[in-house]
Amino acid sequence: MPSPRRSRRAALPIDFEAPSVEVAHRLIGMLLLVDGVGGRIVETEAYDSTEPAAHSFGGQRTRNAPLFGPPGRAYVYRSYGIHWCLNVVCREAGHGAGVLIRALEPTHGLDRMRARRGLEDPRLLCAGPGRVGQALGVDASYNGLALDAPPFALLAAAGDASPLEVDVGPRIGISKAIELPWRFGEKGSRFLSKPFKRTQALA
DNA sequence: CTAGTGATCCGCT
DNA sequence: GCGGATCACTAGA
Repeated sequence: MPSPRRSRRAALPIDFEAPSVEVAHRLIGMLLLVDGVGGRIVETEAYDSTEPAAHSFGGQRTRNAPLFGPPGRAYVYRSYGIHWCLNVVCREAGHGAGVLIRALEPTHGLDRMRARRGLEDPRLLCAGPGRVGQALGVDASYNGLALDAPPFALLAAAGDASPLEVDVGPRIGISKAIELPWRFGEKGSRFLSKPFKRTQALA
């Protein structure tokens, strides 16, 4: 069936009404850009309001309001008073689920990212959620913006010849629900925030 | 490679 | 007050 072009937006390459765990898995390998700067998503984590590590656990508040809004949009929060971290809102409005973008393989706008990060090493530009936020220039003003419209762009990986292998493991830096294996990463990537212990799953 | 520590905001207890 | 969905840096194995 032909897809009518009814707006300037590129269609989102994922169904963000799916559970955040599924979205987190499927985001691996996709291209994320902010004003043309970014790269390939190599690490994500899923969060859901049914589980106490999520910012949406305990209901809607001013700070987490975007998590309860329309799916496919950005939720940006301040971490440890220092960093800005980017999430993708998932699932039906009101549920409060999201996927934290933890690491990118830098492919677009390396110069801008190096300037913002004050680093040369491409492996350290986007290896961690705070680093991603800084490299892409994301802050609170990006809260609630759609990911399929400028300044954001989210595109399916080009040339999917080889099947993508995805590692799974426990989430990083949390103290609750640490047993849930809701962290996903591209197997063998050199751009992860931390290595995975055991391998599993595929795409 | 892993482990420990300080920096620094904001919302909640 | 307290404590994070973190990072950069240091020391030591």
